[in-house]
Amino acid sequence: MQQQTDAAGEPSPGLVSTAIQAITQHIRSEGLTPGDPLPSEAAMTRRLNVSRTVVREAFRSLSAMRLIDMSAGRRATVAKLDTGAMSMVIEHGITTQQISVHQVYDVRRTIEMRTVALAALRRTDAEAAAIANSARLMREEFRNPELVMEYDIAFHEAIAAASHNPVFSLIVTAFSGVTRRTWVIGWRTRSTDEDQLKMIKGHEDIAQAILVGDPRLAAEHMALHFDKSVKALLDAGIA
Amino acid sequence: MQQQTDAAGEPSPGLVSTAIQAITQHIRSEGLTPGDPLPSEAAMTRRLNVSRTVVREAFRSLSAMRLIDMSAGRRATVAKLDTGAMSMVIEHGITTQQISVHQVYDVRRTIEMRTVALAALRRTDAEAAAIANSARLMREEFRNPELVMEYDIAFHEAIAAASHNPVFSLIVTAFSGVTRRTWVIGWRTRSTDEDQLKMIKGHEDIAQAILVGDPRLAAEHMALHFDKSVKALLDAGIA
DNA sequence: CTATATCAACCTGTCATACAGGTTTTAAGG
DNA sequence: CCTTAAAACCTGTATGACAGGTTGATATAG
Repeated sequence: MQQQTDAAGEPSPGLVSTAIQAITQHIRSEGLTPGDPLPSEAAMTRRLNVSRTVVREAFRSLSAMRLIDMSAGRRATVAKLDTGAMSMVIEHGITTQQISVHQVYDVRRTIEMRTVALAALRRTDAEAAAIANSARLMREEFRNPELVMEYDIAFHEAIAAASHNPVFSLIVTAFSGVTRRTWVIGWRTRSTDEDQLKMIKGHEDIAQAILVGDPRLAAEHMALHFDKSVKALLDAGIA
Repeated sequence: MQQQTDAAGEPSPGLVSTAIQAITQHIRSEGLTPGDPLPSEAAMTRRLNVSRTVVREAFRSLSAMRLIDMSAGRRATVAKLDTGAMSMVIEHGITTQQISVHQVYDVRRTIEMRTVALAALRRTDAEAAAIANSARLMREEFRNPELVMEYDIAFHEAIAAASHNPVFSLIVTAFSGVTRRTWVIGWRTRSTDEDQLKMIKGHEDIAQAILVGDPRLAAEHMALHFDKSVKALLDAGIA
């Protein structure tokens, strides 16, 4: 029955927003790191003096953004960096026609020209192997578009990981959903086996440049790859 | 009392996740665009055959990610592209020590070297004026760090806007929160008026390059600007 | 005394209901 | 036709209830 005292005479952006802030603030002030447990809903209910409904909606919202992990019976914990929210935003932008596939590809090109150069400079041997392996699998399975696509996506994510900057990984991974929806279209424009294998060759060139540690060459191949991909999409009539 | 029939024998990721999917699916299949209204909670409750609690938590989650807009009395509507979720993810990464300020700056540098080049090529006159104006205000208010910072942020966001690719705007804006938390540190390392004005001059150079439409020069100035900013942060001991 | 099994306490997931206070629609009255 | 008041609908929040998962304490068997 008691309403939030609302000490400050603010216009009050709603109790849930306040609760969300309180939780993130708690993470900050307690210096929590991934895996650390958060207060239970009941505890937070008492602390904020609001109903469990409000607290739950706050927790659930943070969970939807993948900032915290929730599961039945256990208390919520601080989550590891995850692309969940970001990819939903991108997807939303695409489906509501606020951004175009072409625009996403421009951003990807910009970012991946950097990740590939960083990967060439900083990759571990294991990372170089993982990248090369994805390219190899693309060739092996090139009769199966579904699989080629997944290995293609894994290829780019592996490069981002080898850049050793998780922010790049985050963004690249967030775009993977869009790729999954348009990839096949580009693949279909490469009608002959030769065309398709040429495209796979492009990936191998990139992997090789990373392996030998040549950032300039790697970036060049990546640029070429994107230019061809964009052209393929344009040919297919994707704006 | 009735539980979800759960037709498929899946491990069921929870009713709320299902509801979230149903709502985004609705947006997609109905081809909704920003401002279009969504079904009411009651309608969705009936359609999904779950309690209002579940539906509400789903709506609230999407609202937290700023994919939809909610306000009392009115039905929820599809939201315009907003950086809300993305910046929360970045902030979360920073506060939980999963990403460093330095890594964010590397991404910013990568992206803004592109946005500034695009801006030089595609800016309208109004956009060029807005960019130049932010730089001018920085100089005018250079005694007031708080304001300089805000104009600095506005400067970079204006450039991103002038790139005419909303995805760039989205990302750049998402980083603004981090900037707000570290900007002052960099400013303090520029102890003399001369140093501070030199930094502002850097912004004016960028604005000028955009005005005359020279993408290469603009990118060069932007690179210089970031190199100095990163150096300033390093000098201040920020990893 | 140790190992194991059981139970109690706590926690999240979902449902039902109630009511306050916005917003839109409808209908009545001028 | 216009104005206004009421009705219908909507979201925001609170409360209580119960199912089922998790964990740690406790009691029991070995």
